[in-house]
Amino acid sequence: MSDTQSKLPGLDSERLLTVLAQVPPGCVVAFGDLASMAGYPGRARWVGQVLSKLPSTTTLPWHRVVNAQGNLTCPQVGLARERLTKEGVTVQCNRVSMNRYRWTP
DNA sequence: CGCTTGACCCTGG
DNA sequence: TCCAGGGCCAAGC
Repeated sequence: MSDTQSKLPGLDSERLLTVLAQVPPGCVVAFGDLASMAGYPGRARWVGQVLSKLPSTTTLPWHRVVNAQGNLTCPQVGLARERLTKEGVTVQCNRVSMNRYRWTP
């Protein structure tokens, strides 16, 4: 009840998907930052595992999620690159230059 | 209960 | 700027 933040509710994947849906088009976000925005700092790897379990029919912008190096790390790099380019994100050889999403706490 | 895998992150050379 | 190594965390077998 009132222990909303006292203990971690066992990493809610829905929480992460909610934050991912909050990311506007034309921007990209890193795994670690996305995890922090969801309320789980340091769970970058967990983010990747959740996204890897998402169906191909998902409406979530998983292609806007990149690693801290600005590289596209996903089994559908080609698809992600095309989508990002269409959204206006500058992508060069599986690597984004700018438009990096800036989350202000 | 313990080991391995994975859409990662950070520092140093 | 690019490459390599070590570390962190959770889920699966």
